[in-house]
Amino acid sequence: MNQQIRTIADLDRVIHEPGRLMIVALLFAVERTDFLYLQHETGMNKGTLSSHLSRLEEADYVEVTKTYRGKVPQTLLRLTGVGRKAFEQYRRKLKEAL
Amino acid sequence: MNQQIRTIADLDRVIHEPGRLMIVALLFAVERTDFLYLQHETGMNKGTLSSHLSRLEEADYVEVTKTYRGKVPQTLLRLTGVGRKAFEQYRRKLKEAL
DNA sequence: AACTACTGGTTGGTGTCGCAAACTAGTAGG
DNA sequence: CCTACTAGTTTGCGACACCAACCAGTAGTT
Repeated sequence: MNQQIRTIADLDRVIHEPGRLMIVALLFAVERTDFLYLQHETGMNKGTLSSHLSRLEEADYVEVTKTYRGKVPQTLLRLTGVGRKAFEQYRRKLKEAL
Repeated sequence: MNQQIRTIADLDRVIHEPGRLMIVALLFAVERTDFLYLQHETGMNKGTLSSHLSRLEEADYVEVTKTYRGKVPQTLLRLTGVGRKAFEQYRRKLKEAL
């Protein structure tokens, strides 16, 4: 197996998934935002977004904070250090492979 | 939805799948090869490789030719023009997004 | 009290991926 | 004739992706 192909085979599947790649790319840029912003920017429905965020939280890539904006519930998201590194590595490997 | 995210959302899922991305990247480089070479290079098992190739053939990205090397059956693969263009576009979009 | 709206999570159904095991078809050896 | 091997396909199963629908909690309206 050559190096280019090995790199593709070893890509981080948590990040590679387009839905999550969008989320991580957004959080990489804005540092901290909320559920509705992500839903609007990605165009995903709530269910799909919610499950991707759970997966990212489980992987320790995203920190989820449930709070309130006045009386309205608000879920805040930010990329963890681990998540930031994982994204940078993913991006580096993919560019190298392609 | 900003442009970077829109680009990710619109990625070609047939090519984005790592198993198929490996196949297409290999075929892009070597132009024409056989089943066993792909299996060896990608590390995939026969079943998975076979089903990805069917998917790529169905998408008109890969041309599958069953022939014989002496008395031994051999399946030859090559990227079609459509497949080559799709890979180039995929690569361009991904680089642009990351 | 009943109805509606908002934020976000959960559930059920459908399709896909990845693996291993079973299967097909042709060839060769005992 | 029987067994074994090679090349590749099909099938069964668990995990995951996506969507729509429903649910929970709070608030504002009628």
